[in-house]
Amino acid sequence: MNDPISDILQSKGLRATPVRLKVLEQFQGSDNAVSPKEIELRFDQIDRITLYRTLKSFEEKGIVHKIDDGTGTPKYAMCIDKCDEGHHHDDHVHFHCNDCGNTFCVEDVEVPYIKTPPKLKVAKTSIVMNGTCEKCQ
Amino acid sequence: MNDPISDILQSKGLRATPVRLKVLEQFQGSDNAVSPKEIELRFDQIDRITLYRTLKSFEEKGIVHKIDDGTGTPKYAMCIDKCDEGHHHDDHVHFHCNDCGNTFCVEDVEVPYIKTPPKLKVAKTSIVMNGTCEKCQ
DNA sequence: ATGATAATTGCAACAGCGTTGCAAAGGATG
DNA sequence: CATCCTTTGCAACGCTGTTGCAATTATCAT
Repeated sequence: MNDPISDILQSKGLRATPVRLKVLEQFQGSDNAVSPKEIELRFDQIDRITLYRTLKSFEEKGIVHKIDDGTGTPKYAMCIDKCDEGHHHDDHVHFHCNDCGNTFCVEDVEVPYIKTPPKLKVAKTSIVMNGTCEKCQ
Repeated sequence: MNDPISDILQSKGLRATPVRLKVLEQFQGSDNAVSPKEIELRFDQIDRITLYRTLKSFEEKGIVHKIDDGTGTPKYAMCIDKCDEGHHHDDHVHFHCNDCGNTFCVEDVEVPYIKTPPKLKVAKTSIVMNGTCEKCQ
């Protein structure tokens, strides 16, 4: 009944506090995955610890998902559709541009079925591509 | 002309020092990818900094490659065949077992061609699978 | 509204990983 | 043997992420 962003939080059982609203808002405003550090710098009066906790609870509640793009710096992006508490549907491909350093989800690429040795029980497959993004060509 | 392990080092232009021999030896002895921490604990009298530098130079010379298995802890494994200075052929699939925590290379799985939006120039594709390994079933 | 309850925040302090500078030790080479 | 360059080990630092704790704030029932 308030704004849509508050509603997202409340529907996940999280209180709509200023920090959370701000962080969530900037997730919606960007289509890149962002690192905790980037968020911290974007608002320069946010508490580092609170931010980490915010991201953690967002992840647990299925609001954002964590992306490991191979740079060593974890990034977060909003979950698109059916992410749920404790269950992420982030089986899409992630792309990391070596030029601009941005990382984003490639929605329109289908994750292929990969035939694996029958001895391995595969629960999840993560695919990260590196290269040059559209803007940097 | 000495032992094969020394030869590997010398052929890459690295001196065969005790630390390097020990580290390289244990890479050959295991088919798992190992973290710096694990190596450090395995020999309990190795200097942390020296180990990091050793791994770095091994990686630069194409002796080992770094694996990011999504756990946040980097791991290293020996390069199999055609790795070269500054050029890693590590386009195989990596598997991380959620039970035993081991990570290893799945040699016999072919990395599929994945059709991507033409706007993206893909240079490298990393695939990490999670699940249960043979031993842990 | 008001007060009780529980969640959230912010600070201090800490732990772990990885890096750099620098001096000492060790091999290679002439 | 003397020199030079590589490698090592120590000290110190920076960054990321965590925990404990007290203060604050939102929620909910009354």
